[in-house]
Amino acid sequence: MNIATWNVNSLNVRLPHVLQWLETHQPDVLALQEIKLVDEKFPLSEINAAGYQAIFSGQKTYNGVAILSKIASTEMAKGIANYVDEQQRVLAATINDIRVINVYVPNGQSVDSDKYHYKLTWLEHLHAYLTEQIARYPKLVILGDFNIAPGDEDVHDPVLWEGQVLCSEPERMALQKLCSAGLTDSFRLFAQPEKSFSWWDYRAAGFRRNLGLRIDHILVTEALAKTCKQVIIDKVPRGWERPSDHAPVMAEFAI
DNA sequence: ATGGCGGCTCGCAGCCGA
Repeated sequence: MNIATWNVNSLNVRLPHVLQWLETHQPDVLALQEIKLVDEKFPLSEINAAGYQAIFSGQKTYNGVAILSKIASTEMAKGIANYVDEQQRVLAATINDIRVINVYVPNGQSVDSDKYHYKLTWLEHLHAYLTEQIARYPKLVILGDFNIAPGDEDVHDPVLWEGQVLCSEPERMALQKLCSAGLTDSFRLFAQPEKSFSWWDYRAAGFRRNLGLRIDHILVTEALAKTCKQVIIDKVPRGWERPSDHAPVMAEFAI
């Protein structure tokens, strides 16, 4: 079973890329972030024609998340339980006996911003939700754009980024706290190439020069980690015409 | 690397992303 995540930065613009990637890789589950469209405009017929079911929680202009899957999902839940947030950033469902939680964590903008405070508060509520979900669903994967580089090895220039948003200590602590609820960063279960990133700035030829960050993650519970076979970042779509600034990340499980 | 790119909008400039 293959489970993947991709911040597409507008599903309107990236639909051809998504369809191409589905056809090539045939993941069982693909979690999308930043679809940037309302539910009425979700391209369901195109997704269905590609052989996938879809659930989605859309929003105009910003945010928006979706889960595509080969088999139908059940127990859909939007948002973080017990936390009112008008921004559509979280979508959960059960697929093939696995709880899948798709997240688009707030960016935070800069460490002195109100948006940074919102990000840290949001992560606290996510932690509470996650703790409850893990207790209910031992086989759980939470994946998406976390907007946090876990360590210096996930940053092209750790000195330049030290203390900056996406790399700051409070953000990294918040991610560690999520993991302490019983999760592992599946990417690091395996030997990986040095300077593995999942996002590159559109500016300054960031991708060509590999000036990136690894901020898109697939976190798994112990029950799933035991069955994880490999995790890869597919840089290929980042090199396509008019790409998303993020690359897909995919984990393979022996189930 | 201190600028830029790219997506969005009752757009033609400004916000946001990371």
